[in-house]
Amino acid sequence: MSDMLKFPQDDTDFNVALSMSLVLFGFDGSQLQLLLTRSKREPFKDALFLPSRYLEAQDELALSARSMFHGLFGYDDPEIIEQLKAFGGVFRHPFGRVINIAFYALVRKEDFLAEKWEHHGMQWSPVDRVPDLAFDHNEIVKYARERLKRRVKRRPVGFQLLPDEFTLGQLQTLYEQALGKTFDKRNFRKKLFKSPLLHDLERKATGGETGQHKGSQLYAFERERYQRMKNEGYDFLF
Amino acid sequence: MSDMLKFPQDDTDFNVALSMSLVLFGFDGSQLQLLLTRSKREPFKDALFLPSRYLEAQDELALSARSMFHGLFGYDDPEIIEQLKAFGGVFRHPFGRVINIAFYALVRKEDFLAEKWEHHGMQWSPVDRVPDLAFDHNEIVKYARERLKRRVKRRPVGFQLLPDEFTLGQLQTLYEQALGKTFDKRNFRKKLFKSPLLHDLERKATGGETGQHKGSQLYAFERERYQRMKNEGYDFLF
DNA sequence: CCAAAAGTGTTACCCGTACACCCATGG
DNA sequence: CCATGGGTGTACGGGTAACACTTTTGG
Repeated sequence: MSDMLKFPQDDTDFNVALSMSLVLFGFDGSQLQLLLTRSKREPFKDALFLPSRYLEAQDELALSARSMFHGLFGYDDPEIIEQLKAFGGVFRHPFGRVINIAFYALVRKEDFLAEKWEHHGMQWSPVDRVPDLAFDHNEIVKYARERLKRRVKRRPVGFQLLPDEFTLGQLQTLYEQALGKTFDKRNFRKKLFKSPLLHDLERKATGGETGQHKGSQLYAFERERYQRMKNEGYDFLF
Repeated sequence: MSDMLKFPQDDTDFNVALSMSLVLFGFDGSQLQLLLTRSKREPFKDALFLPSRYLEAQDELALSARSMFHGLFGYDDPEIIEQLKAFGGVFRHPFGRVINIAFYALVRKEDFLAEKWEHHGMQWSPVDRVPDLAFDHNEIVKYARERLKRRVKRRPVGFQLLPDEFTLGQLQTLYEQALGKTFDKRNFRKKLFKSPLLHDLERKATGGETGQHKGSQLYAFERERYQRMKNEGYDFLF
């Protein structure tokens, strides 16, 4: 019971290191993907793992995540990044305990600053074929995929994962990948047209560019409208 | 970009302290409540806050939460306690950075070891009248209430919050408190009887003991049945 | 005796689901 | 010309939501 009252008494109580990892989901039109990087040092030399950083004691958690995100994508936004939870207890550094706080974000693959990062071993990997990762990062990825499933049901995640113009086929594939099941085309469309968030661009893609045959209708998300509606209490539900 | 690769270089990088807080929800038959304790020292002397502890570097996060829980309730169970997330950046101790990792659990108020703890300033407080708390604990409580809302929809939380025998009125009040809305009595009952988890004890409470007038039917949850069904993929949905 | 909560069924509507065929085009 | 994905409507069933009155008993 006295431990309820225990406070750090001196600086020997400040002996834990913090790290932060980003789980970044992207979508290439047919597959959900995950950004991974390659470790250059022991104890996991050459293993893949999530983009990660050790934090200084003064680093704000969310700000550190945003700044790392900015480095990778060239922009950032407080709404994009969300904390998952703290992971502890698996990897211990020779100098002591490390707590990893994981964040997640949904991004557009094409925003990734590939030229800048690819030669550092950064690469996209399909989420259903994620290899063994260093540390406990497979566990983090698993947790993040569950979170994504829940978010897909309650937020229009297409906003974040798809380019400005997209087809309903791509949108459906995205939902199928994220939730791990397939949907009936007609029902899927009906469902999404119930919410007034899809703007018909009244233009068709020529088939070739999206790998289709018959060119398909292009849509955009009504970003501002969604923001306004959200402020008025609108609740997206897939 | 080099910060992507930064590892702790020596023990001066291990300079963060960890703390852990529990958000414990209970229910007294008519109100959702929260367990709070009173700070005995600066910088928040006499303020209320969540039961909390500083962690040693070697403490496992989940095990520490369980052990504190055990101290308060005399039992514990890995399934009860769930991590919320890490909260950082608000309170900084004179000696350095403190990261607080919050956990939450749903408990039966009557299991609380009141005799042991009440004279330490521990007390239940109705969730809709939580006072200003020390540190960033109001933020943690807010986050925990959102989590509870989601859990109520997907898990039979009555299991954890109600005593072995309870009435449908109590159960409904619990759902109304947790979700912040009211329900039609008949629809509520239909909905809950769809799942086979309520066992009719074929006994009525005498009105007086539960503060009612007309005595009402007593029910129990089918614990084992729920466990079995869950293993077979059953998904509770309110 | 009255205030307070218990208990009980029916109806209307909405939403989710199942289901099959023709069309346009790239190769 | 054919393989591939695009595009379209209907019917059924289940679930949710709205709704009002009688019963019991504590005080």
